[in-house]
Amino acid sequence: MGTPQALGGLPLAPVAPRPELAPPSPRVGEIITAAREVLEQEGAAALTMRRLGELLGIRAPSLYKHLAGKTQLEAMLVDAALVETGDLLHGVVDRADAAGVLGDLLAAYRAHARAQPNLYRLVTAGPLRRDQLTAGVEDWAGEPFYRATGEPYLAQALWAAAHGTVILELDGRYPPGSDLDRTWAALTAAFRRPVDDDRSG
Amino acid sequence: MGTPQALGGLPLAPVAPRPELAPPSPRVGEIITAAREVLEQEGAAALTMRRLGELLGIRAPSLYKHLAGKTQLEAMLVDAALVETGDLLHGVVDRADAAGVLGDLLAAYRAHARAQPNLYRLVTAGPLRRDQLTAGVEDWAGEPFYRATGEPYLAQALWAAAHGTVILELDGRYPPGSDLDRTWAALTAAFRRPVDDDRSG
DNA sequence: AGGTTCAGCTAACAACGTTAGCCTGGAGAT
DNA sequence: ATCTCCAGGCTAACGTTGTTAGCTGAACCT
Repeated sequence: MGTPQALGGLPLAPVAPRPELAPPSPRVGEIITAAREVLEQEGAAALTMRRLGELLGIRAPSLYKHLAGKTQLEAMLVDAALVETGDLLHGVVDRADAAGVLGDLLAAYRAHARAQPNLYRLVTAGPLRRDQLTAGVEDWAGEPFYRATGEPYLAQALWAAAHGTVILELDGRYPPGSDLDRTWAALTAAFRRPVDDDRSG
Repeated sequence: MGTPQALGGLPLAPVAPRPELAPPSPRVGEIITAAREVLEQEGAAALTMRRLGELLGIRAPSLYKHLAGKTQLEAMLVDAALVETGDLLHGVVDRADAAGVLGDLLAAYRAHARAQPNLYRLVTAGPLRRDQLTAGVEDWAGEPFYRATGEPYLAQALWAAAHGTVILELDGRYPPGSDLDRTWAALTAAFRRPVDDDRSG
């Protein structure tokens, strides 16, 4: 662990400001909560305006008194999820040292996605409607990867690799019987800094 | 060329058999072709039974004389796409040498996905209905990553990382202005074998 | 000729997001 | 104390989606 750059540089200090989400009205808050429960416990297909109304004791069209539409509702879910993810990962990096930050970050990312797979899919699948998001949430959620690597494009590659590895896990796309702990270990090893020290463990 | 197993053993020889797809009936073949055109040129949202019928000069319900449903049609698209991807990537690995196989494979993977983004999404998004696929197509498409790495879990990690990197690119999820060539270069560098030879390039 | 099968058709259903328009209870203003 | 207004519910309905049921005509085989 005598890597020179590491003792001085990694993990880097956070620089992106934690974004402040506009607090939703009470009723909208309830809707978001209900939406999140339906999404996580009944699946993405069950996240329907009618089902949502049912859970809230109102009819589907009444939801439009509070929301512009389903797209906006999803955007609010993504917004909140990104901030939470950022909080979690920043915390992990805060607590890590240079030797372990990469493994800790990837482990936390994986665990977080597996804990709420449907929300993770919602956040990461398809194009991102940036105009519907609170400014800065994307940077906030992604910065831990930069703090862990110290180089923006390595950070992007690491984030992308982590995403690919976890989304395939959530979707059950690996060959049956795969030991995914080993897959993650291989990924972590690949991104460990190829400095002169040959790591052990 | 003539690197059977000598210079470190990569690339490995192929071992998975190229799967033989059951040839569809002529009409089903037309449907698949039309579906692929609609998907790629009009987007996933346009791939509808009615639009498909329109293109074929029949009504949507008539499609059910040939297909079990939209799910099966998608499965057939995935089936064919996986074989094509396997063919392409195997060919790349065939032509590569140990020094360049990793970069060549990743570059080919990226180019292939970008050439047919909607098909790529269809193939890789969501759970895979293995029971609807021809046996062996998955192995065939994935084996090039094993041939390039020589280790199954490193191969999985590489494949997952490549997928993550490209799907985020297709969905425009990177920060605006990113130079994705550099992201891919960082990914490639991370997975380059940390053997004693420090290659340059 | 007669029966069977193939491959089209229309009509219709359930579920989806969403819009239009009505009604009502209660808060705030006079 | 009464009036006004409107937030927030409601029903009805529209246009999509995938899909099923049932009819029909043509081709084909005996």
